[in-house]
Amino acid sequence: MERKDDAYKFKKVISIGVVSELTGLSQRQIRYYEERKLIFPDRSKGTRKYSFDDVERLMDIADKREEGVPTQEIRRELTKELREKMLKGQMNAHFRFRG
Amino acid sequence: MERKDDAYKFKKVISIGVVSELTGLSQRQIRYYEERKLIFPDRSKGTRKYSFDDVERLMDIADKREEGVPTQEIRRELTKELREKMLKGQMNAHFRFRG
DNA sequence: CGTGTAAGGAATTCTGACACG
DNA sequence: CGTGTAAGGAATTCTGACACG
Repeated sequence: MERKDDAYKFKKVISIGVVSELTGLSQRQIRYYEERKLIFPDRSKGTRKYSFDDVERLMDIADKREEGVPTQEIRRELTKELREKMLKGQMNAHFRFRG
Repeated sequence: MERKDDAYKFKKVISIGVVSELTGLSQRQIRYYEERKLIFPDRSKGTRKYSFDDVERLMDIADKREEGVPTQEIRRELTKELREKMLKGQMNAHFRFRG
């Protein structure tokens, strides 16, 4: 039952240094996007932990920023996208925790 | 054929501390199994980075060790399993071409 | 053989602030 | 607003070794 934990995508296990390498963003930027509520890492002790889903999200954010879209606008867009995904029933993965 | 890089499973991004939490193994054990060639993390600078696949492999190793299987024997078993997986992969490819 | 631990150092991450704008 | 940087501290990781066995 819990052997099928293919939810690697949503497990928060990546440190900010690796996320920075993966996304090409500076740690400063990554922390700032958190401050602006664009992304929500977990905390283990003091250090932030991100998922692959977070990494993808940050890449989307990076694209939008390059287009000059301000963070607040990006936040709205991401919220909207999330809403659409939920309607399409693709949010299952987010909450799919067998046990 | 689209090289869908949803290969989160094989990306080496997890630090030893997180692997330790995920597997229940001590960092000492994890490093030792590397020394015994049971697992092969990447290195970014000095620090080890593991994949989710590595984490699963370590859980298998932990099970075997609890059964009293020595590391050298586990290494043989894992090598055998890998060989079988490769064969299975080739068969899949074979059938895909025909059907 | 497999694993714990103390030791000292190196690399990582954190926060709050100053800067530019 | 968004991002760079220097600063000092805290948490993480690394290696080689001693211990038990």
